[in-house]
Amino acid sequence: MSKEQPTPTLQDVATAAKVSTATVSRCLNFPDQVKEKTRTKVLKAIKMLSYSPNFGARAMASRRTDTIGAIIPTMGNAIFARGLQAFQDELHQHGFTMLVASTSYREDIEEEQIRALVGRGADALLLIGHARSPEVYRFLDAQAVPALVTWAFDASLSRPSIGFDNQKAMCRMAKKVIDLGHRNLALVSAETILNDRAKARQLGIEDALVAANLCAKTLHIVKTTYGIEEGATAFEQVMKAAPQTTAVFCGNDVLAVGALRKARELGFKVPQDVSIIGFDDIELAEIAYPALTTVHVPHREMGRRAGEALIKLLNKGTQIEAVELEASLVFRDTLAPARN
Amino acid sequence: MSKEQPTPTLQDVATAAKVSTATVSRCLNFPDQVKEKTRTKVLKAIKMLSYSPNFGARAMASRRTDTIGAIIPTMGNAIFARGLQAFQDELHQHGFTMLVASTSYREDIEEEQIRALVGRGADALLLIGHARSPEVYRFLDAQAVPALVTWAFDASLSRPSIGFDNQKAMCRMAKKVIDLGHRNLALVSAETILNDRAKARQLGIEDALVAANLCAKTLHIVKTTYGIEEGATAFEQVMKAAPQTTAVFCGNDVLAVGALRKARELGFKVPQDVSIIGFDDIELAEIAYPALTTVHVPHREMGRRAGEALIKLLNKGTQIEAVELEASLVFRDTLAPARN
DNA sequence: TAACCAAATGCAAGAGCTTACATTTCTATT
DNA sequence: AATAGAAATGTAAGCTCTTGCATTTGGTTA
Repeated sequence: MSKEQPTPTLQDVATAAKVSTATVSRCLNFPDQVKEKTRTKVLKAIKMLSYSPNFGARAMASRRTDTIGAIIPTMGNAIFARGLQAFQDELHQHGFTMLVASTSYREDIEEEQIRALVGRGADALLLIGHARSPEVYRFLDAQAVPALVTWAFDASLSRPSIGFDNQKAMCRMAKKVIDLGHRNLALVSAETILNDRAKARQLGIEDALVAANLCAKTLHIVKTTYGIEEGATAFEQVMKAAPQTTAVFCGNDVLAVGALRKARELGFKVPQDVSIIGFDDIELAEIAYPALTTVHVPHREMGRRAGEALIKLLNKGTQIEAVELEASLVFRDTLAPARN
Repeated sequence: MSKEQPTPTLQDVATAAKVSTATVSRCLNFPDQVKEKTRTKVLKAIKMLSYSPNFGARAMASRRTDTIGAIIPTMGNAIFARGLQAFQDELHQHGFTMLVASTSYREDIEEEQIRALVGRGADALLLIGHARSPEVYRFLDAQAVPALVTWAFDASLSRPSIGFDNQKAMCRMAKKVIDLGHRNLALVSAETILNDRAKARQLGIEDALVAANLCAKTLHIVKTTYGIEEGATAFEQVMKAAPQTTAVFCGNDVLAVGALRKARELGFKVPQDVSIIGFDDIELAEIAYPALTTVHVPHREMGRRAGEALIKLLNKGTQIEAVELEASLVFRDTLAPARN
């Protein structure tokens, strides 16, 4: 409850500049439709009054907001933050504003945030991953708000996505690992129920196992939440429950770095005793010691392309074209042949 | 230009439920003013139509938005992202929504974003650092939008801030360094013109120098932009231009980690040959090898307190009370006595 | 049963902007 | 100097809600 003295309005500016509200509006939105002299006059009035257009009113009158919403699991994870920064840069260049919301990986919060952003007039939405209830998609359709899924790619779905195939990428990595003689694999993963990326990564390893005529069941899985500490704890659990493990995959680099630390603390030599494999390729991976072998996620590219696609859709109606990007394998120092 | 089939409005819901728009509105905002039976009817209509209230219209009619804007330099820096997450959590708990914008450390963009958020109806703003043109503050006053500065603390300013004293903190660290016998100090810093935190950190070192009867001019300064690579390059420049340097301060941990890597590459032993000191204490600092000595910034605490203060201000009119938090020194493995 | 009161609902006036259309002011042409 | 046509500006309706006030409903009480 602030705002005692009333905020200046378009009308106030018009009065001060002795023109009509229409002229002021045009001055703001289509400057070259207005004569130089008038414009100067109006701008002076605007400055004098510290006027700022009311977004709500503008949105209502013009029926568009030039705003795109982005909903990510958490800003705490650098990889999302970075991707968003790229997305935002792209939007900003084209005069769009980004609205961010985070869900803490909770489905109910995601739904709430989707509604909030749509209600706020987001012209379109950027979403992470495909997994969400059909009702949400129905809502989006009813509101005619286009949504673009990123961070995942699945050609079989009708919703367009710009991302990479988590399963395929992880499978490629797992094949390499198996080629190096590893037979006892483990995975430290996030909960897979609401996280299709995590699920896909798990399936990727299992695919590789099967392709090598091994049993997918042999993959020892420990579920945990996000965090270095959590990764460390999970690693300890893995080695306690399945001591014969020679390669530990982690759902992301943060978990992997935690695992790495714990490995050292427990006296395991990495990679001689155990190999540790991350996913994401954030700075941490490069800085960790030994430097982490991981899967590189093209987060900037995804952010940029997603921005581009959405802008084209909104400005020109160009349908979004699904794009599959490549997630490359980055071999550093935490992967070595299995000890015999 | 999407939205062909029109979005359902309050009026549509009212019609479908055979009540007036007022009743629907009350159903949404003051459910207990409306009879159970009516409410059920209305809610059903809402669900059926996938109705979602139009934020702009609501804001305009009710003259409040329950929205707080936050403007940070970049989401690419984990420290801001984390602080923001804490801020957002606090807001969310009290039914407020956070709007984020980033400036890429550019003053013009910051001003634009401030206007954008205010225009969007932000009831209040969270800003990083004090340094900005008086005109911006005038604008904020004219719009009667309260702004809270964080990430910095300066009791001498009339604007309230919740943060820590960058200068004092860095000075304490620099004193320790000087106590360890270092006499040739260097600083790898961000541009200080628009970044009062960076400036304050520099001044802190100079204060320590002066306090030790050394000349502040001896501090060798290299300016650079944010990034690991940038830190690496800057470190090389420092050692080329001032080879006698035994302690390199870095404006933040990311630069420090870059410097650390380059030091290793150039054959310097850290900390035996050179000490390297960071600032922020993000995960990277702990994971780096050797683990980074740095200044711990209480980012979560700042975020949470800032949220709390702003909510109190908006809900109850309680004036914001400036709070000085402590930034503690974290001694890890990159600081050692100067070699003689 | 009439009269009263609280609770529930409806009516309609804005809130600040954009934009189609109408009007006025220039500029260029004859 | 008269006038067509373009450029600049003005008028006013409409975008979707909230809310003060008016009206209706329904239960109590005398």
